Amino acid sequence: MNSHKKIIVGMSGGVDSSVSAILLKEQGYDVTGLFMKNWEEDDTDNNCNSKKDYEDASRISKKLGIKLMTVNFADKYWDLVFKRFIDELNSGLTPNPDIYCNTEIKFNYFLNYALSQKCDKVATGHYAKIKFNKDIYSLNIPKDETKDQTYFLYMLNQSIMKNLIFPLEDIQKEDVKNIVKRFDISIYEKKESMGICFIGKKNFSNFIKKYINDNPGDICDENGLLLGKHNGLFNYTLGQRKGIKIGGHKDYDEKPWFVIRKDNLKNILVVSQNEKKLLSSRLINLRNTTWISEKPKENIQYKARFRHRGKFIPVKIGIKNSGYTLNMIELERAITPGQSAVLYKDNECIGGGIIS
RNA sequence: UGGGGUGUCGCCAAGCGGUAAGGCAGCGGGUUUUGAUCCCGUCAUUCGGAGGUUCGAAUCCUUCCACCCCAG
Repeated sequence: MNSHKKIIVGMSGGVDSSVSAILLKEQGYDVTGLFMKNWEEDDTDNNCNSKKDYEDASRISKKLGIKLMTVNFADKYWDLVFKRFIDELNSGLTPNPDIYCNTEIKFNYFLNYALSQKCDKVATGHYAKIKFNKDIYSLNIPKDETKDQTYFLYMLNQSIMKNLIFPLEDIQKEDVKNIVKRFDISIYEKKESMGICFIGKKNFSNFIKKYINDNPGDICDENGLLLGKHNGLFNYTLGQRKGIKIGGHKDYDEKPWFVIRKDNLKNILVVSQNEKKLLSSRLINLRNTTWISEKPKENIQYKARFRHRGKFIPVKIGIKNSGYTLNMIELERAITPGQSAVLYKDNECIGGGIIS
């Protein structure tokens, strides 16, 4: 019954998109895979990630008996995602490149390319649930809340969602594993997830060194006492503990140090052993806000997340002519400029913006 | 130069004659489509060097070395 419907599924070579393809196939759709390459590997890289991913996607597609197409958006990725990532790092922010990738590439160029191949719908392996009610599409937390990826999808809108399917919306992680077993799609190193796509498992600092010059400065405590040296504020994010390389000090507690502030003007990394200093309820200004169906209203309590799978914090929206603000009703740890704040009403993700 | 003090893992730091705590950092792994957070594991056959006393020393003695402080 679905056989006349053509669906293109974005295949990454990973478990989730593979299972998505399987499910669609089992539901009788005419399924075609589409592999996207968005990063040209450096010649010096010994582990060629995207090549391996393609091999996985290719092998799995064969096993499923579906066609696999390929697109290359590496140039667009470089301009719209990577450059911006570097720029924001240089200005002291903590960008989330995966958000840009979704906004600029996956749900823009990639989606449109897929649609141009004359398909009815485009599917991805995201864990999120699309509901359609009274002519409105809504984005919701999926059945498996532990895998919820709505945080990365807040930039979706009606015209995008009308073309989308998330086959994993009602699937438990366990079921995915069972399906993988049943189909015997041995996925190398079971790469369920990875870091930033272009960095992969590589060390962040070593990777970024190729694109940003070191800019050494001091590491100080809240009182300005010198504790160490850093190689550039771009290596750090608020709340970070690892990589500060401060050991024990006389007259200080035997506790770890956390980044509590980045002083971009003086190029100073401010650290503290008092983690409570990271808790904040400050008024948050949002930029680049997008809303999935309708704009949020003032004086209604929403829930907000400030990091992927972060705690839901009750907030109220403020609307100014310059944009939206969030009034925190509870404290949250390490709210970081450059990251996204994503808003929810019950289980529905209504949109969000970037913290400035 | 005289007097005093200190030297234990990369950093802090227990130990005070009975066979090297702990924390931080680091490293490895788990969790995670953002560098994080969090969780788990690992990390000094050796106590500044050389001798000596002792069944046995990081712990006592001698001496050398280094650093610190006070005198000058």
